[in-house]
This record gives sequence, C-alpha cells and structure tokens, in this order.
Amino acid sequence: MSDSRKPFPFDEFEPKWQARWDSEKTFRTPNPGEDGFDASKPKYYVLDMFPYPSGAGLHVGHPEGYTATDIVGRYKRMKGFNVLHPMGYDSFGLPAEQYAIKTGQHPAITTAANIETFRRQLKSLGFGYDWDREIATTDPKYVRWTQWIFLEIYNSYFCEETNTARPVSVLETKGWSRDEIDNVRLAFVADTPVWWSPDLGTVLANEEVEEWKGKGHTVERRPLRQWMLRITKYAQRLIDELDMLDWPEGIKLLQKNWIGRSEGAEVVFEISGCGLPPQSVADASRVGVKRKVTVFTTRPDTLFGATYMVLAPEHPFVPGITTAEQKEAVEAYQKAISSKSDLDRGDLNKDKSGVFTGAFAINPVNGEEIPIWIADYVMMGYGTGAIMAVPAHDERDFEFAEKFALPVLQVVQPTNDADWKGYTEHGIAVNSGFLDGLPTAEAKAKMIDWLESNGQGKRRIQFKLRDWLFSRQRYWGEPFPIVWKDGKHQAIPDSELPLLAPPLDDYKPSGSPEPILSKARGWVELPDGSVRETNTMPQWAGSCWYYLRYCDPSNSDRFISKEAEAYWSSNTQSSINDTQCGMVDLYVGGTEHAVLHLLYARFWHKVLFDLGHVRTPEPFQKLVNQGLIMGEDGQKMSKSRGNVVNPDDVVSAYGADSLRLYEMFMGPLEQVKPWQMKGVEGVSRFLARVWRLAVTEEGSVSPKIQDAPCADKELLRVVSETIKKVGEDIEKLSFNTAISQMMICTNAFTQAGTVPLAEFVGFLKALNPFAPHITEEIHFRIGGQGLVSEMEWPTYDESALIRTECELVVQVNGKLRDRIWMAMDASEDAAKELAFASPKINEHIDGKMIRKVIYVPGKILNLVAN
RNA sequence: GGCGGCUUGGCGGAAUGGUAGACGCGCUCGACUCAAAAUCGAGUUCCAAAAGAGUGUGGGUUCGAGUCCCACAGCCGCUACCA
Repeated sequence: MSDSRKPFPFDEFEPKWQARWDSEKTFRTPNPGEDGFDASKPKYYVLDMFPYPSGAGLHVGHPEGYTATDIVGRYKRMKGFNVLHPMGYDSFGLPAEQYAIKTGQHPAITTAANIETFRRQLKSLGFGYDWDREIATTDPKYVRWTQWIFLEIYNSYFCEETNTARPVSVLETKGWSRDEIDNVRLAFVADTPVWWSPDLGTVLANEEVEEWKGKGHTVERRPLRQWMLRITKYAQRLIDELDMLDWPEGIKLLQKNWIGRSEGAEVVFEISGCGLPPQSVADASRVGVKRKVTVFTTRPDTLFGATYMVLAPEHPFVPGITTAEQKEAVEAYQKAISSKSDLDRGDLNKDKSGVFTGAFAINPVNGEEIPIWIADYVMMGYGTGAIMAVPAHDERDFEFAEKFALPVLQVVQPTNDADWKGYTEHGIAVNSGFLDGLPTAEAKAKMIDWLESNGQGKRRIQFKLRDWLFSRQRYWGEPFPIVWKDGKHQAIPDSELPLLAPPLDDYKPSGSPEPILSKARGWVELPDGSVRETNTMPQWAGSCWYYLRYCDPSNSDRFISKEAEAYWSSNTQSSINDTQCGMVDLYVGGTEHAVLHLLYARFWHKVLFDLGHVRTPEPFQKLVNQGLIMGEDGQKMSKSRGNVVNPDDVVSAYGADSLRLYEMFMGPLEQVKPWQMKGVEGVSRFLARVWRLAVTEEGSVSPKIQDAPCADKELLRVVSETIKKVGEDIEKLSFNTAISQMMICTNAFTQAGTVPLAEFVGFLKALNPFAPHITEEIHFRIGGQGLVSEMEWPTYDESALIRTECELVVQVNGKLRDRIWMAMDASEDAAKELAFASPKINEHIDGKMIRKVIYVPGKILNLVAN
C-alpha cells in the first residue's frame, strides 16, 4: 500500500503521539509519597504476563492480552483510578541460554538486544505502560531481591500447628539442633531421582520434561543432589484458597487436579516369614528392611478383597524380601524398567508387566497370606510406592490379575445391574466380615476406625503435588546465595547480595551433571575454605514475584516498601465480588501458565504473607486467559506451517490502532479464534470513517463538525447508548461488542449529515482506550486542547436513552405474527386492542379461543389460542 | 481412559428465557469514474417464492429455548497406570 493510498496518515501521527506520551510521561503512576500522587483516588492494578524476550520478537498473541489490559487500564484511569499498569521482561532461562549458545554470544548481550526489540515493538503499539517501572529479571538490582526472597524461604519452616511458615529462628530458641532445623527448612537439599538432560546440561522439573522433549532434547532419570522447595506443605491451602479468587473455574480445577488431593488410609502389612528362606530374612535385616510394608489406598473398604500386593520396582524393600529363586527374575525386571525411558513407560503401557518376588504379606484384616509382586504400574513417587491390589474393584489391578492368573474376590455389590468384576464405583460391602451391608462411604470410615484402633493403619490424605525441584545446572539464572562449609549449607550475608554469576568463556553443556558454574574455580572457592553453591535457580524464580517489584521497582532497601505494598494491596471492589484477597485486580495471560507459574507464584506469595511481608493471602484476584490466535488456515501458528503473522507487518500496513482494534474485534477475549487479514482491513475502514467524519481530504476540519447543541434526538440516543455500553462492555472485558457499538455510532454520525461537536468528542473519548493514536490526532485537528488520554470518561444524560415508542412483537402460540408500533408503557388492554385490529393476527386467531395472554411491555405480546 | 472447553449464515461472530443472525468480512446491485481503485447507497440464513424450515443430534421443562435439564455425537485443548 503506497502512502497516497493510506486512508489516514497513521504512519505520521502514531509515532508522534507515542513520543509525546513518552516525553510527558503521560502514563507515569506516582507511588504514595511521590510528586503527583493523589491519595483520594482508589487504586487499580492491571497486569500482563510479562514476555520472555525471545529472538523472534513479539507475535500476534502478545498484543491480544496486552491490548485488553491496556484498554482496561486506560479506561480505569479515565474513571479516576490510580492505575498501575507495568511491563517487564522474564529474561532469565534456558531458551535465552540456548539461543546464546547457538549464536555464540554471551546471553547478557543477546538478552539485552532482545529486550530492545520487545520494547520497540511494545512502544509501537501505543500501550500506556508506566515505563519508569520497567523491570528485567536479569537486572542485578532485581536478582538481589529474588535471592533475598529465596533466603526468606530458606530461613523458614512450616509450622503444622499454625499452618503457616515461620522463621527457623523460632526453632533455634526452642533449642533445635542445626541438623534438625536443616531437615525442616522450606528450601532444602535432597538426593533425589531427577530428570537430567545431557544436551541441555541441566535437570528439569517433572512439569518441564515434556516441553523440552518435544523440542527434541533427551532426558534421563538420575539420582542427584538438588535444592527443593517444600511447596507440598502448602498443598491444602493452595486448594482451599482458590475459592476466594475470581478465576475461571476450569483453571481452578486444573490447579486442584494438579495438586491432586485424595483421602484414604495407610494400611500396614506384615511380611510373612513363610515364603522367605532363612538367608533372605538375614539379608533383609542386614539392609535394614523392616518387616512391615505400608500401602496407601483410597478404598480401605475393599481391604477384604486384597488378593496380592504390588511394590514399585524401585521400592527399597525389594532386594530384602526377594527370595533366592526369584532373585534373577526380579533383578532382570528392575534393570529393564530402569533402562526404559519414561516415554516407553508412558505410551507403550498397554500391557501390564511384573514379577513375583517370592515373598508374601499378611492381610491385617483377615490374616490371609497374599503374594508380593513388583510392577511398573506402581510408581515410587506417589503414596508409599506400594499398593494392596483389589482386582475385583480396580481396573489396573484387574488387568494385572487377569494376565498373571491371580485370584479376584468380590467385596463390593454394585448398586445397579453392573457386573461386579471390575466395578470401581461405590456400592455395598460384601464378603467383608464386619463391613458387610455397609455402603462404601460408611465402610471406608469403619475400616479406618478398625485399622487405627488395632494399630494396623491410619487415615491419610495424599497429594499428587511433589516438592518443587528448584535447582538447575545452567549459567543463565540466579546463583543460590549459599555457601558450603564443613558439608553444611549456609546463607551468605545480605550485604553480599546480589551474588552474580562469574564471567565464563564457555557456558556450553559439558554432558556431565556438574553445574556449569563449578568451572569458575576462583569464584567457587572462598578464602576461608568454604565453597559456593554452583546450582542456579529456575526461570520461575523471577516470575514468582515480579508483580510485587513493579509496585516499587527501584527500591534498594527492600523488595517493596511497606507503604507501596500497603497501597497497591488496598481493597478496591472487584467487578465480580466485593472481597479482595489478591493484590492484582486483573491478570491477563495465556493458559499455558494455568498450573506452573500461577501455582509457584501463589506459593511464594503465601510464604511472604505468612512472614508478614505482604498483606494479601493471594497475588492475583481476577485472572483471565486470552484465547489462542490461530493462523488463517485455522491451524496453530508455526514457522513450519508458514502461517505466522508478524505484528510489525500489520502495524506498517494498517497502523497500530488497526491492529489493536482488530485483535479486540475478532471475538471474545478468552476464545480461540483464527486470524483474518480481511478483518484487519475492516476495522481499518471503520477508523477511516471516523477520520473522515472530522477531517477532510486536505486535512482540515470537516465542515460537518458543528459546535452546536445536538438537535437530533435519535443521534443523541445512539451516542449516549454507545458511551453507556462501551463502559459496561470494558468492565465485562467484552471488547468485540463494545467495538461493534462504536461502529453503529459511527454509522449514525455518517448518516446524520452534521456531526455535533460535543457528542463527537464524547465518542472520541470512548474510542480512545481502543485506538489511542487516531483519537488523539482527530481531537488535536479539530482544535481540542490537552490529551484525550488524560480526560475523564465521558458521561451521558440518562434521559437521552429513554424511548417512548417501541415495536411490540405479537406472537400467536409462540410464533411471530406481527409487529406493532406503540407507546412503550401501554397497558395490556391497549396492546391487545391493537393486536386484535391487525389482520395478520386475526388470520391466526380466527375461530379460536384465547386461553392465555403473556404481555411483556416494550417487548412481546403472546396470545395463546386454540 | 480422565478432566475441561467448543459446536449459530459462505466466514469471524451478536443475542438479561422474549423479533435468531447485531457488528464486521465476503458477495450482488446501484451511484461516482473514460475505466478501475477508494468512497457512498441498497440488498444478502435457506428455499424461485407464498407457505414453511432453521442455532451439532435426540428427548424434556416452558405461553415461549441458541439460552435451562437429560442423553448422545463431533471438534479442540490439557492430562495420563496417582492406587
């Protein structure tokens, strides 16, 4: 498109207004105590998920959420709020480092260049961020406080009595020993089997494994010494406190399922001596095997139906209990399982496999001996790594029992006519001694009582959630502020923060699990003989608290000042309910962070809450997930499909306002929707129509603009309705319908012939949050003073909305038969009279009795006749 | 397998239980133009049309259902032997 073809000169005025907002700091938000702070205004905190600054630049998904929050932020400013609307960069992490390795440049350089690109692109879209609050997680001034928060976590334990974190100093005063304290810290070191990726040179959290494997990296299971965060202590609170949040129910459920609470019981089985030859009993005692195995079950009511037991192949008791005859088979099986990649264990698991250990366990409830097997369908990582198998009422156990010809014993009677074999629902207990006749729920309770009073088990709540594997072996992350002395870890003094990674020539993966920082001997080895921790933190660390730092981004004394924390946590009425538990009023971002980022950030926030550093129990009050934007072919955008749309191209062809408006007009924010370049043209045409209302082809003020009271009642009504609806729709985040109303309003202006100035300016204000540049420019060209962005939200006269006449729909037996113009407040009798006068109505009620009349004034008259 | 979401014209999508298809795209016709583009105006669910039919399918509640309830199907996500 050549310049002369552009319907309005966005390429000239968009950069002009961006420069003006920038130089005048139009969107600067002062903190309490700073110049220009107005304490009488309520606060509104609207947050975007900050981008990871990749080399590829922004994609069209970014401006979707960012435009939505920008509209809300600009609108709330106009409505008289102190709006906190910041932006920053999640600039640590594995992708940055991989990119640096590929290009041979230091990650600090590539990261800075990428941030530069992102900043330019964000500014070119005219977002009203307070750029004075811009942060990057890699900034040493930011790292300093990430490390400080880590030390707060490190120096805390979880107090079971209060159900909160407390400083470990509490334990010191109680006389706890150093080792005892280290065992309960919220950040702790453990030797644990982890996912190690040789070509990435780092371990990965369980939840990251799939992502990187998908990108072609290899991953293997290894036991390694790692830092962990005790997030499991917060499992119950992380579930319960979801109730206070205005989040989509689907996301809440996703988190609940991830945390995976299940109620059940531990049952203790003794290992029977009968199956054990003397030498293996001796083996057992030598390796410290207790002669009891504990299983976890959610169905203690089925204990009478347990016909065998299964241990995970890695279960530590396995070597001790295996009989001499079975030893070879068991070891072969264990070896086969450990060499299997998890892919095999996952995808190719159609067939159950397992081996008999030769040992037996005694069912505590009836004294029966049942065989102990090992099988890979039992995981070491969940429950106790051992199960009682009840094949009659568990699908997996049933499949296994069928394959290995193990007995299947019914203990639950279905309540419907289903076959009892493989019946896993609740029913009535049978063949179960003292439980017989009880429904499942009661049977569970009675069995747990029995187990507890006989010392054979106890009630237990089990979570799927594992402690958070928090260390990485990479270069591009925050080093741990920890040194090791005499085999024990300790925090470095606060005065040494931030602890930055040493410069390295080579940060490529070595193929060994030794962290990359250990290569920097001069950094690692300290004069007093202690050595630095060489692991680094995962990318999540920076994104766990960035929303707090925005509140007070340049504070060098605290991660956030008490005053800033108090003000930005203060209660404003959210649009959904009146109580506020989260600091951020509105948080918009993609579903890909539904579990991990949002769970980790909630966890850190709760620790900070417990320690008295923040006053809200939750970080994010209202969460909205924007839907994915698909390619024009309806497929996910990807380079390989060649359907990627670059926002820069759209901006240069149609302007930033058109891109913003189009992304909001595509459909509901939360919905998945395909890109259509024709649609961008459509909204661009709409903006051109608005432009031509006020500006002639020569660029002067259109003569249609008349600075006189609006005499056109209908036009006045449309403008008033538009201002009303746009405001309401922004509150509901229903941007597509707000835009369609503004299109209706523009069409009304166009048809009206003259455009009354006051109404037109009101309209410009309503359009401003969506299309800030063109509205500023038009306002300027028609002689307006000041910035539209700094004006108050337009008002309208309620009386202008009132209609006196309406088109009443007349139905006969629910079918539309006629429409009648009549007074809005007409009585039912008057409406009926008009209806009976209609030939179309008479045609349908002729010769019939009117049985019932439904009249909704202004809407509908339904005659029920037969 | 489990959980969640979605299903409305040729397309993107509108519809507090009350005129289905707002608004936009596309298309058709007209105006302007030597012509085209742009722009402006009219039309556009289906059927030639009256009648009628019509919101994935089948049932139900209701004076009235795209909307509420039950069952089913298809598509898209996430998750996966969690005992």
